[in-house]
Amino acid sequence: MAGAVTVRDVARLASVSASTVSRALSASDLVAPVTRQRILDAAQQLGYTPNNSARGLITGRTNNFGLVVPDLENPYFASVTKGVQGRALREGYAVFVADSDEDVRSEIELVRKLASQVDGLILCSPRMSDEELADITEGTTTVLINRRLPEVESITVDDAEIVRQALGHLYALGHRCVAYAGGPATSWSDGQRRHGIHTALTDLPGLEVIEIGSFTPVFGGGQSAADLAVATGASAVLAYNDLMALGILSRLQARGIQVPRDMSVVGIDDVNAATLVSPALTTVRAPLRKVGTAAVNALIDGIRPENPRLEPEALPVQLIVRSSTSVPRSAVPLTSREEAGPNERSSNAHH
Amino acid sequence: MAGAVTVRDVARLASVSASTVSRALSASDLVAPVTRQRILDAAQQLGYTPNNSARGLITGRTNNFGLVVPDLENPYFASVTKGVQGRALREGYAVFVADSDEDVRSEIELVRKLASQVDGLILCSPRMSDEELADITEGTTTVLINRRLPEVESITVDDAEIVRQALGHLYALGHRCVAYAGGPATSWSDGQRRHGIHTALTDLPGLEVIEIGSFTPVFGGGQSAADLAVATGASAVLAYNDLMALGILSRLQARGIQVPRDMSVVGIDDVNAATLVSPALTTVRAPLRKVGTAAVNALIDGIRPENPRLEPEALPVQLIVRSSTSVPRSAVPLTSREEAGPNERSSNAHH
DNA sequence: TTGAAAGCGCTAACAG
DNA sequence: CTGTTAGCGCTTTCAA
Repeated sequence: MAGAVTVRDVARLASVSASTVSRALSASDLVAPVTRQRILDAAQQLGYTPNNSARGLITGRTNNFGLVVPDLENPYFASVTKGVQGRALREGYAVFVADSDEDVRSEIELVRKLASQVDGLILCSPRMSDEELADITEGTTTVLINRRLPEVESITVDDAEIVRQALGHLYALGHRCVAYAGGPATSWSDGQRRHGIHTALTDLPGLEVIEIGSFTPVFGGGQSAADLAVATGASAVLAYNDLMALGILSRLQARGIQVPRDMSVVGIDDVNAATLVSPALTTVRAPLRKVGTAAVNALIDGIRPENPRLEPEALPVQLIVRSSTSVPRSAVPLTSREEAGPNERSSNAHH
Repeated sequence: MAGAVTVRDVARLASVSASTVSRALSASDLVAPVTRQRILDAAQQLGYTPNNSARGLITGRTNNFGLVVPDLENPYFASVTKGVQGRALREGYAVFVADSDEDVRSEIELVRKLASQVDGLILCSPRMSDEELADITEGTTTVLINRRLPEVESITVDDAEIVRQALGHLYALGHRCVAYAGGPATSWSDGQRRHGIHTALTDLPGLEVIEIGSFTPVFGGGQSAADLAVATGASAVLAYNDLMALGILSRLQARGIQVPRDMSVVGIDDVNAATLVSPALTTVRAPLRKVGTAAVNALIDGIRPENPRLEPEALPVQLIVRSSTSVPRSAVPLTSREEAGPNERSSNAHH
C-alpha cells in the first residue's frame, strides 16, 4: 500500500543483501558503520517503510497495544486514554483504543478481536466477571486498571487515601454528618472506598457517614443522589466521582439549595469539568493520565522484564480545595468547640 | 502469541487442506456446507484465531484504521473518536487512536507511524499545512475532518447553518448586537463561520455582529473573550465552541454579570459539558459522533468503492435552546411600545 | 562483517 | 468443490 519499496529494493541500491539491510535497521551494531550508513541513506532515499505485517509475522511481536475503556466520552477514561497513548507512543507502540459502551458483551468481543494483534492489553474497569476476565486474558499480557485480580498485573489509585482526605477536609471544616453517594455496587473502586470510609472513621471522632446508596457514576446518577443526600440532613456530601458530584451540584442548585452555604459537595478524580462549573468543585485528584502511563509501563515490564520500571502499588492522590466546600451552616465557632459528644455517633451500617 | 494454532492444525483436524480452511473462513460460499461446518467446528475446538500479520502480509489489507486527533481530553474529539470507534468496529475494523497533543510535529510523526499499518486514516483538524498534509497523505486512503483540501475526502459540518441558527435565535429573542468570539485564526471552521456570519446578516436586518478576536478554543480562551464581549456593549455573545462558551459563562459569573439576564451566551457543538453547568448552555448541536461515523463510511467507500454509502456534503446541525439565552434586558416588548431608541446599542457595559 | 537459504501463517492462482 | 503450489516481506539461523 503505502510504500511498495521493500528491503530488497534498499539492498539493491546499497549493494548489499536483504539480510544486511534488515540488520542495519534493527540490530544496528552487527553491521559495519560505513555499510550501515549507506543502507540508511538508501532507505531514506527510497522512502522505505518496513512492512509491519511481515515483521510481525516473523518476530511474533506487533509493537501495538490495545486499550479497552467503557466510555470515551467520560472524561475520566479520556484522560486515562490520553496517558496510555502518550506513553505508548514514546515507547514506540501504537495503540488500539476500543470503547465498549459500558457493555460486557462487546467488551469481551473487543478483547478477543484485539488480543490477536497486540503485544499487550490494558483493560479499564471492565464489567465482565472475574472468570470471564481470567479466561479472556489467558495468553495475552494484560494490565487491569482499577481492578485487582490474582495473577494479573493492575494499576489502581489509593482509594483509602482518597476517602481519608475528602472526609478529613470536611471534618476539619466542621462537618460531622456526611452523606456518601456511592458508585455501582459491582465497582471494585466503590468497594474500596466504602471500606476506606470505615477505616477513616476511626481517626475522625464524632463523624457520621451515611451511605445513601449506589448510583450510576455519571451526571444523572448524581442528580438522583442529591435529594437523598438532602433528606439525610447531612451538611456535606461526598460523591463516588466528579461526574456524580456535578450532578449533585446541579440538582441542589435547581432546588435552591446553595452550595457550599447549605451543603458542601466533594467529588473524586478531578476531571477537567470540575473547574468548568461554579462553584468549582472541591475534589480529590486521582492522577488519571499517570494511571495510563503506569499501565503502559507495567505492560512493557511484562513483555521485556529486563529493566523493570517500578511503580507504586497504588498511585497517590491529592485533595484539591475549590469552592464547593465550606464550613457548615451550623458550625460551631472554632473557639468554643465541643458540642456534639466526642466519639458519640459512629457510622451507620449500610442498609 | 495468543494461539499457536494455525490453519494447518485446523486443516488436519478437519481432514482438509489449508486452503480449504482459508476459504471456509473468508469466502464461505466457495466451500461445501458440510465441509465448511466441519472446519468451523475444528477451528472452534482448537480455539483457532487467524494471524493478522500473515493475513495482512498477503492481502495487503490490515482491517485497521487510524485516527489522529489533537486532544482526547477535549470532549469534542472524544465524541468524534467514539463515533469513529463504534462504526469502525461494526464494520470489522479496529482503530488506532493517536493524540497529537495539538502539536504539528507529533502529528506528522503519528501519521507516518500509522500509515504503514492501516487501510485508512482519519485526520481530525490537523494543524499541519496544506502541503505537509497533501504530502503525508499521499498513498494512504485518508479522510479529513473539519477541513477541506482538494483531492482528499473530508467530512464537515454545516458551519454556515450553525451560525445562521445561532444568530437567528438571538435575533428572534430581540438581540440586535451580538459579539462573536472566534476560534484560532488558522482554523478552517472558524473561517467558514465568519463567512457564515456575513451571509446570515443579510437575512437579519438591523443585526450587528462584532467580531472580538481569535481565541484558543478552550475554556481559558472563553474566559479572556468574556471581558471583550462585555466591553462591546453587545447583549449576547456567540462563541466559536462550547468550551469557550463555558469559559465565557464562568468569567461573566465571576464578574457578577448574570446570564442570561445581562448577557446571553450561545455555544457551538453541544458537548456533554454544556448541560453540566448552570445556566445550561444554549448551543448549536453538531452531530459529533456522526462526524466520526461518516468519516469511517467515507473511508470504507474509498477502500471498497462497490457500494458507497452516501453522506451529505456537510452534516446537518440543530439549535438546542437551554437557559443561557433570553430576551435582552433592553428588549422591546413584542406587543409594541418603544422603550429604547430604534437601532440602539443598549448595553450594560461595566466600564 | 556479510550472504544464502529457509520459513513465519496465510491466501491466491491454477489445476484437478 | 478441493488440493497443490507458490510467495507476500521480513528476520534469522548458518556458513563463509
